[in-house]
Amino acid sequence: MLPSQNLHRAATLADVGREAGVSAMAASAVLNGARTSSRIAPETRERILAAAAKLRYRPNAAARALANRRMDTIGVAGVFDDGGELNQYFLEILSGILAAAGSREQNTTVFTLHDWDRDTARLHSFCDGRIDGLILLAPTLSRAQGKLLPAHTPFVALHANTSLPHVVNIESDEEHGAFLAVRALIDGGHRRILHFFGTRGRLGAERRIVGFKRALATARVPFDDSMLVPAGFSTEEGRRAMRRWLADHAGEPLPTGIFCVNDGVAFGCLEALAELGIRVPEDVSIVGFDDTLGARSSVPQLTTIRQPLRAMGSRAVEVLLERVNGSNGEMIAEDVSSVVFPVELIERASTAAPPSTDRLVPPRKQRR
Amino acid sequence: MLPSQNLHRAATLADVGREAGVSAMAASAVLNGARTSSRIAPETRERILAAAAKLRYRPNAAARALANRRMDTIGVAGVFDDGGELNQYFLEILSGILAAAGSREQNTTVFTLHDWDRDTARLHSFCDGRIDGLILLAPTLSRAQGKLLPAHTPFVALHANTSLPHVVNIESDEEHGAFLAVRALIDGGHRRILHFFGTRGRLGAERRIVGFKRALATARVPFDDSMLVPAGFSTEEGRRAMRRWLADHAGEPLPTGIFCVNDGVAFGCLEALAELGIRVPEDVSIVGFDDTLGARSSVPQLTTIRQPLRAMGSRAVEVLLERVNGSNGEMIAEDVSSVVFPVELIERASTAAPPSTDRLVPPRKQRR
DNA sequence: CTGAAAGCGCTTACAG
DNA sequence: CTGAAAGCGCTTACAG
Repeated sequence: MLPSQNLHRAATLADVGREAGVSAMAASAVLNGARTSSRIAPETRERILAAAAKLRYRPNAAARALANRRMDTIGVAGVFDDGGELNQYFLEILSGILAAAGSREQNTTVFTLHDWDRDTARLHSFCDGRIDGLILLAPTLSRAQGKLLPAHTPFVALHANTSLPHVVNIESDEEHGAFLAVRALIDGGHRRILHFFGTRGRLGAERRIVGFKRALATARVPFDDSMLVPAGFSTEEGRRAMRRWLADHAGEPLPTGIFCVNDGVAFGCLEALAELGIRVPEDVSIVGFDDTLGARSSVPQLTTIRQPLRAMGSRAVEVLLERVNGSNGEMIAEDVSSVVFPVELIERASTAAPPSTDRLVPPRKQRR
Repeated sequence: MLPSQNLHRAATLADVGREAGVSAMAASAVLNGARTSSRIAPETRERILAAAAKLRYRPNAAARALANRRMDTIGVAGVFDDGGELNQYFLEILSGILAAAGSREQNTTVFTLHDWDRDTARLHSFCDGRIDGLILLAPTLSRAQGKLLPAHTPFVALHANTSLPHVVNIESDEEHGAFLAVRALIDGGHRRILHFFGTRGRLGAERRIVGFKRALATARVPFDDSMLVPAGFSTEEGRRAMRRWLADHAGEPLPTGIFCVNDGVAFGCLEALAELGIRVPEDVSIVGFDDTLGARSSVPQLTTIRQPLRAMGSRAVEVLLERVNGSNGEMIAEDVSSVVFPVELIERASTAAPPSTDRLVPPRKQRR
């Protein structure tokens, strides 16, 4: 049995000063001050350092934050626990945020929301001096709710669903991404193409639908509503949507290509197709969107549209810190511009030329 | 153009008190105090609440932390950015941590390490009053390094590689998990079984090797070293290990079953097998370990050993908070016991009975 | 080069 | 029921 880790209180600057025979202020200058440390005589400095080491001095971040009016911590708020693949998206952005924050010696605290609409109150409670600024991850707040955001906290949004007053939004060119995905299918010889789309009303879902239609129109491939299949954003929803479509179209020709609203839905499609023994890409080509980690480890590896999620996360930190540092009284416009990142087509093994003859939907489930 | 969000300083309790015509202390009792709030007259209370709303008062967490000697924040330190699948493992535990911390009104801040050995100094710098306690995620610190951990911060470890002084370790019964995995293969009729093992010297890897051997011994299946194939912990390493094994054994019989050290390695095996047209589970059965999210979305879905990662994360928070709350001077033993969670076999589509006739390793890559 | 003072915004005893 | 005082541990002017 050793004494409790917390039996004695932690050493303070005053303790260190006493031990070294100097004031707490001198200890502060040596141990925590950046520019003022030169003003301490070298031998005093040594004594202070030795005393700090002996007492295992650790600065108290709360006290420092209070004196500096600065926590050196940014917050990230998002719907983290949405079952499955949103996690992937979240994780990649989060790792970009963590990297950028870390390299600028900022900490990151993560706030989990269950629902943007219901948790606005909690959102307020995060902005209470423990963070210097907050990154909103894919918020679906209305503009009215945006106006109610706490006034003294700088915000940056990533993939915001609506433009929020005073909040810079960081996004990617999703419509162009959808266009690239569908054009790649068309260039590969595909004509019978489906789009498994996301949750209606969500900006990302709508933009991909627009890009899908534009690619068809540009190539003069006729569009009709039956090419639009409702899915959602999760693997589970993708799987169900594909199964349903197959059940509804037994005996009819398969599409030769499917553009999915995101990688998660694409994975669900892969599974549902595999259940019926339909081969990808020999029978059907599949394209996803996001280039999450899983896209490289699915079988077959997924052709997808890469959004630079990590870079977007890093950028969010940079923009936020600019605002935190520069917010000493200058004006911030209500309608700030967004930052739009480019997207890129990543061709992997889930796409190929369409089959030379029509493939029909198998009548019913075969054994696996 | 509207004024900057930070033009005016945020309202303090003194401001609220002034506005309501009472002291800051009264405002504190109403707005932040839990037990003392009854001591304020109802009408005073109303006035204070109204003033706080008008001024959009938000408590300053740093000041409160300083006064309370408590941040209401726990830290999580781990190697986050290890390329790929460790992220999955990390993410699931993290979501358990976030959920448990959130329900107890504790915040979570995430610290990323690149390497446990080199970043011990950074580890110290985290323990500086911004967190009340720290969860170490899969630390590979030596016991000597463990002794150097900051003395005034309570710690809990998850899957620690060695037992750290004063640190409760939360782990799962990995050896038994390995035993279950291999016994399931044996019970299914498999005899020619390989184990793709993890990084040598890592406790988790060693325990799985022990479980593998014990299952063979129990069933009187002879063991020899050629059944042990070095892989690692990542999908990339699993893919390379499988490819290498196949290249080295062209024309020889395939194993009928492979037990992989984790899901990531199993995914790599699936890919490398698919490249040669070897079917899972018809030709080879594959078992993973962890039951990460991807195990349900791989093709085929992966049979694996489930570790209750989320529950383990939640438990880590509970144990840590007990120590944070109870650390007012009682003793904590140097050698604390570990918490061991049970594991469970999850049978999915990557395992089946062995083929009736030997399958040989195809001589060379076929076209996909 | 070094120290005494005041203050960051909150809370906890202690008086009234 | 309410307020004046002291303190949490640090930092930033200001004197010497």
